Amino acid sequence: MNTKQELIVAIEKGLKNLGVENPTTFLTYPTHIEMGDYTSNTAMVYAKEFGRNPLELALEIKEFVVAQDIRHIKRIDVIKPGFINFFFDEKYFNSEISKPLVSEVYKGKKFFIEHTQPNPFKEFHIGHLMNNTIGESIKRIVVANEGEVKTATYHGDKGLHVAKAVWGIKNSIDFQNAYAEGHNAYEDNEESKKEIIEINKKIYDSSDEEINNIYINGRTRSFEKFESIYERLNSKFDYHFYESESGEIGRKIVQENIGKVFEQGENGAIIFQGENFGLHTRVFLNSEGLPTYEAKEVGLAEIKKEIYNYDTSVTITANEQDAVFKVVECAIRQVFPELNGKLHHLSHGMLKLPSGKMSSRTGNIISAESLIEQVREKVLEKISDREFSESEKGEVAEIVAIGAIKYSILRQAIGGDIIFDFEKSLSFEGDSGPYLQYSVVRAKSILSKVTDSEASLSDIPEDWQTTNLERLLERFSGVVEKAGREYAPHYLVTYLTELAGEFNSFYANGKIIGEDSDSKYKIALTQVFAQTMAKGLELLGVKVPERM
RNA sequence: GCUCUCGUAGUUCAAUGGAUAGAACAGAGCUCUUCUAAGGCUUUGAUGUAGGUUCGAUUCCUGCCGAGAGCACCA
Repeated sequence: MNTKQELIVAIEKGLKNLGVENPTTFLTYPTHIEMGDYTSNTAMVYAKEFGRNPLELALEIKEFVVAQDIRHIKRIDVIKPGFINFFFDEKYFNSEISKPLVSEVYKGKKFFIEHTQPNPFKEFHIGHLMNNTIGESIKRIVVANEGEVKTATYHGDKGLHVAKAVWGIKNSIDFQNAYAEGHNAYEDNEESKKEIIEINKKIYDSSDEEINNIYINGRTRSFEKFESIYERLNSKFDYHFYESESGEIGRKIVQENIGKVFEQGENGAIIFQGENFGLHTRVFLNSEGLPTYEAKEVGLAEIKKEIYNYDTSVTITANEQDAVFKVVECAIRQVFPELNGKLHHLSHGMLKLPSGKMSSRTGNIISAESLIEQVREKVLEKISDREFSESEKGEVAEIVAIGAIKYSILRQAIGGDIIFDFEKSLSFEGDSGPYLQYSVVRAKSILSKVTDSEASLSDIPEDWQTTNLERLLERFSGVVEKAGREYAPHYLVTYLTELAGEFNSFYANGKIIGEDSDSKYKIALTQVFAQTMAKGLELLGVKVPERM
């Protein structure tokens, strides 16, 4: 047990002495770092139950804790309404920050995390980039919390959208625009619509050689492209699932459950009546008997549970699918009661352009690659006067550009929309990916100049006063734990930004390498900072260049 | 029309029901003959509105105003 845990036990024991039957308390960080290292509001929580003055109660708890004589506690303050603030000594921080990341929130738990889900024949656009960035980071954070994770991405390799694109290619429209043109033709022209529906059937039953060829070639081309993007984004998947598989399985399951879970709807469609569960009705098999997106999800649920005995399946999508997912998950729970409580849908906001909504149907979309290129150009411009080789410039630009983009996605809570403005959203200053990367680069630059590599945290000077840098470093494990528990990478981003700021102040405040008696310890702190920041960035899926 | 989400500085975002609502950008002013100035230091500026619950509300509940998404054979 460390000091923090001993302290919680002591407070609860104190409350018990005062007559609370099952006391629970917890320590949080005060609003301002000067107020203390940890704070407890427990006196205010229990004051009412006792009919007591919270301030008096806080003082009594303080007395009790003081009597326990817990090591490393330096001072305890009782403040205004009834806060109890604890200050820990230098040795506490010295020992805590040297410990590796410890969080066992998900120890022994198996996770399936599904994200990105780009569709072949359609652009891998900035919405997929956003989804991938969030999914990859959540995966890394869950792993850091000792969860066992398998990742998957799921592709709509068959369906009307594919038929639209194949129709376009068949009519000599280039690959990039085939989907948009096919979609417009479907909407505007009855003749084309019939052709597309016909193509859709032929793709399903592989009965037409020309269409098969267009389909196979386009599919391969798309997937090769996706792989190269995952490589750039430093994202890997354990499984790739396809709607062509899930669709068949889903169709069978839905048919087997007609009358039990699903019912006949209009025109021979098979539906799930969500109204019985406070939701709305959705079609699972259309009047042609083909599985819709909904039935495919049912099939996917079957595939996933057979392939990996998970405790939690997290599916990450944009929030425009919230209502659909509620219905689909409800239907899945009826079919597979054993999945009850295991399905978790996590949705993020939409990436929007200042000019308006992005739409792949009108062709008004920005591909992930073109965004990366544009940012990369800006970085190259910025480092043009650096004395780096051309290849190093290229590497730095790639790492910094992707770091900047990922940061701008992960910096805010995942539910909200992101208005994407090239000029404003992707700054390299202040709250930004490069700000974090730069702090590590500077720290590493210092460490590379240290000739005496013997510096260690045990070199702490007798008269050392705990710095805010140490206080923040001590919080790292707790932040990773919180980010994991809530699937919320932005807690980590906020923390790392604060940490980088603290290091930058530390850096500007006086020489780190020098003859002073505290130089060795400052070097050791720089080392711990560099490791912690690098680890934190790794959990965001952000790389750090050697120089920048 | 129904359902869901969201309204915080000029702008983009933070804040397990707690203390003086934090940053960044933009604006004003400093700071490189010290380890990378993509940095540091000052400074101006915000909870849509009306109620309710609470010792305490940006946070929970209700009305209103405003924005967005979804609502049967797309995914």
